[in-house]
Amino acid sequence: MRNEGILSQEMLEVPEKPSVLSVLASCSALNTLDEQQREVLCDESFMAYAERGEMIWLAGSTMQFVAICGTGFIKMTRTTPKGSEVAVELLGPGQCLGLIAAIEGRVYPLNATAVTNSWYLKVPTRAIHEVYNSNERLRDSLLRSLAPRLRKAHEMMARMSSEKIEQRLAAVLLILAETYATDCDAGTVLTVPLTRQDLAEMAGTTVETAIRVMSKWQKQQVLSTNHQWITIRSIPALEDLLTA
Amino acid sequence: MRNEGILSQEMLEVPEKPSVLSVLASCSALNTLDEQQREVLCDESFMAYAERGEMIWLAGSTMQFVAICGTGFIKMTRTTPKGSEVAVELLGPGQCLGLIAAIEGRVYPLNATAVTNSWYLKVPTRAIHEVYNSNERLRDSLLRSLAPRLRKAHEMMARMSSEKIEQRLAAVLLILAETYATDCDAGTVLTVPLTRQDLAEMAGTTVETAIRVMSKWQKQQVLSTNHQWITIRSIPALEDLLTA
DNA sequence: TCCCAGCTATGACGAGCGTCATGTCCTAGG
DNA sequence: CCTAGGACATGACGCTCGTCATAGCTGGGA
Repeated sequence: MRNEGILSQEMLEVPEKPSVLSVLASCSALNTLDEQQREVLCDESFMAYAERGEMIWLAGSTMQFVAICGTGFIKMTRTTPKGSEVAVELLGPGQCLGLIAAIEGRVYPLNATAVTNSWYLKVPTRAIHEVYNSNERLRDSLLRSLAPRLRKAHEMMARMSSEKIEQRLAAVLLILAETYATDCDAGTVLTVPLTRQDLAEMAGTTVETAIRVMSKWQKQQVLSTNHQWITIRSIPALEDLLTA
Repeated sequence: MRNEGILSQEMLEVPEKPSVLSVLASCSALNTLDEQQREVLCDESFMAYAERGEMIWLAGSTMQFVAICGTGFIKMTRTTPKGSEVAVELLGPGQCLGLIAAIEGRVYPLNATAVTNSWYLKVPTRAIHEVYNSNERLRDSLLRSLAPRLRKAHEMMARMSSEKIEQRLAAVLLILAETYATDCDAGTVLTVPLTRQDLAEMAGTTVETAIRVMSKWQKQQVLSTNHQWITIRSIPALEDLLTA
């Protein structure tokens, strides 16, 4: 199938390396920086590359750098005492990683893994500190970028702890669709390629169960998949599954 | 049993009404306020009282007031699509509720219910805005009070979605013990009285299962309970249960 | 005084889902 | 061209835990 080839390729090829400045500008948490401050950060920062599956950050390591996602997607996971990984956040272009921990001077509590081939910007923690201490408005924008994350975390907590995995998976897909999707004639297609393993981690279940549920939904025409590319054929149908 | 009577009484009696100023001073998120700002808030705020089980805040209502816990404990819950309540946070004296939503001008997404008879301070949203806009350091302290909440939420998310309920309950008790406990000769006693229902909501399970697990642990001498008062006899034993 | 309401407790049953095992398809690499 | 590995798929089995039903206990109010 031709379409399949294109999509697979898209995932495997190395995306074009973005410029340091463009990544800085795309970061909403830093949108209150003025020209001069941006230059300061620009001079000390550099782009880094990670292949799909590559670990970018290890939980517990000291924050030498803050990372800002340039292209691609990065998942943040926690390792449970028993060894399985649970994804708590998915970052796309313009979102940053470890900023709060850096400001607080704490170690970062999550693992970061590239979900797709990704370029990301590494900004030294020291440079962040300088800017943070000299920019009052930055605190305001940081606060506003943190609040929705807390809300989403609370929402997911509630879902994870009470609902059956079919509901959880539906919730995960809908949340992903909100942020990372474009419409096409066949429905809503997620712009981030996710394996069943990725989905399982986000819904807090096993690969097998994730596969079973996804297969069932494909038979029911709720969605269709093409390897890691997921097209939701009917958003309302998925929403119905939330309360079923 | 005499001890039992004292503890039950303690829970039922109306706690002494604290002063507005003392509650403001106890709030760590507002610890950067200067004398004058505190007075502004003081003049416009007033104490309110809630009995055990009383709803203080309904999810989705507009933020006329921000609440600061004075005495007692308040649980923040989300209602799932199917109607069950899931507790996402437990607030004690000095912690505040709705501050971020108020600053952002959003509706508050959680229900707030008094777990014990509680006095809390109601601060008008408008007054909060004034102070927020005129105090740069407040943003910093708010940021620092928000960050640990996000971390805890991520931790709970990971636990809720991956672990068996026995582990979840152990985790809940240990987290509670970190924040709301004092040592006594019999072990570590939680300073907040919680019903099995409360525990179940926090662990994302049912009352019956919570009761079963708690009973089992009492038989195993891991902890002992006296109505809603829980004494952890062996913290290490509980910690072992986390990884079991 | 009696009854009711709320919390705790315990048993039976069955569905959901985690675990293990096996198999297919596709791509990469030698 | 053949093989190895990773993603997807499907079946069997058994434990966990949610659901329903029942009951004892205590404190408060009529």
